[in-house]
Amino acid sequence: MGVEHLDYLIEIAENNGLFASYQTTTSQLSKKLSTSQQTVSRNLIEMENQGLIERKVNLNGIELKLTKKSIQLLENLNKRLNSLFNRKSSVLKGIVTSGIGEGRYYVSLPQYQKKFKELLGLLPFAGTLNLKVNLSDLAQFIHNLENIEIPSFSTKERTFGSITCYKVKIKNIDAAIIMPERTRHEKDIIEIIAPFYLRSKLHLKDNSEVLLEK
Amino acid sequence: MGVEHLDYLIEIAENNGLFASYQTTTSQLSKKLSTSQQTVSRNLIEMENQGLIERKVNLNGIELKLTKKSIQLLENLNKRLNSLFNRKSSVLKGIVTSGIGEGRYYVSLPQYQKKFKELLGLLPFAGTLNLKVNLSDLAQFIHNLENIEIPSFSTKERTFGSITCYKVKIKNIDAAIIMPERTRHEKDIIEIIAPFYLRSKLHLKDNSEVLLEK
DNA sequence: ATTACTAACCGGCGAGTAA
DNA sequence: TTTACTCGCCGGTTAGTAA
Repeated sequence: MGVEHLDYLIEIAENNGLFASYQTTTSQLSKKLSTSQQTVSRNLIEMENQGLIERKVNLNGIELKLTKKSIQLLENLNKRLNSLFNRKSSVLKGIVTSGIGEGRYYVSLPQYQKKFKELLGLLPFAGTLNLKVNLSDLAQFIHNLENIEIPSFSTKERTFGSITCYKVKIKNIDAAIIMPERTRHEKDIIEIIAPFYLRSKLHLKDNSEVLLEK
Repeated sequence: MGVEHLDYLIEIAENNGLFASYQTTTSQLSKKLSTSQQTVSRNLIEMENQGLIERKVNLNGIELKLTKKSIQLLENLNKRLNSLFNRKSSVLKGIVTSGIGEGRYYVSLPQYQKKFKELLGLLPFAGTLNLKVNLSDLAQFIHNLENIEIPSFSTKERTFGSITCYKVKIKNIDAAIIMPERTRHEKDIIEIIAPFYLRSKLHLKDNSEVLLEK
């Protein structure tokens, strides 16, 4: 699973490429790897026994070379990391649901409507579109999006909680994900505001699939 | 240097993306990571203290999330691995030298000339071009090249050693790197054969730079 | 100079268990 | 069920040193 002796393998690989051999000494390596000469010696023998390296002792020290096995290990690790970092994150898929979100309430209040217009540049339709999304895709999607905060504010009568918004586009319509403060805990249903009643404008029904874009 | 607790970080990342949090239990993790529940618990606390993860214990287990620090660590590792695997290897730079290579001798023998024609499809000029190259670039360059072997053979008078060849192109001229068996040990001067006297054909002098292509 | 063995030590691992 | 503490044990690390 976890690549054993990874630091050794990378040290060898970075010093002479994946395929050439690396003339060094155990004490040189021990400094680079912050350990003792003896530990390096023992670990290299162990790695050789595991088929991770070829190891030739000579007068000047040791000649080390990665084996196919260890190159493969590094390659697999590289692929796994790549797939973590290269996930498509410019699009988020959502499924239309009719759960009653709290956003619907907020968006109906004139005080917030004004704020939405001011900060997002859109006067929202008095209702939200609820989308069920994959939580981890959501986190990835909004990770690089600008975080537009509508701060909490108070009138004589009551206090209005803050809302976090992210500008998105749905079929080229400017819209926004809104997340009321008190529902900040991660949940897999998000609410979208837009200048139109999206359900009719985009002919959406429950379980329709929608793509949010940045 | 070496990323600590890498297997833990990857496990978390692969389960819920880099940015979302991961609801799990220490015993679930211990199975996946082939260790004990106690060790997982201890390591997670340690990782939290090192600022590698955020960790929230709840009734159902633990909620884990990578921090910026650990995402950065993974990203750095990914970049280092990428630069190992993405090295340009379709071109090899060589510097013309006039060291007397052994290939010059072999290539002058009619027995080898016949073999070169047969196996490489080129009747070589009776001399070689010596190039100084970077050893690790060389290893990378020939790694994926077909390894054409001229076996050793004997006549009544003597024995001829084997030669390993790699087909290459220099300015679109078909050529080959030749490596006599007895000089198989890695050295940073290689010998090139081609149907022409390359020095004059390409106007090369000592220290001229030459690009070998696949 | 090297590598690498031996032996003492020290720290991580996990069984048991509390909360 | 959880998490995570204590503690005994085992194994990796390193000092000393041989080759």
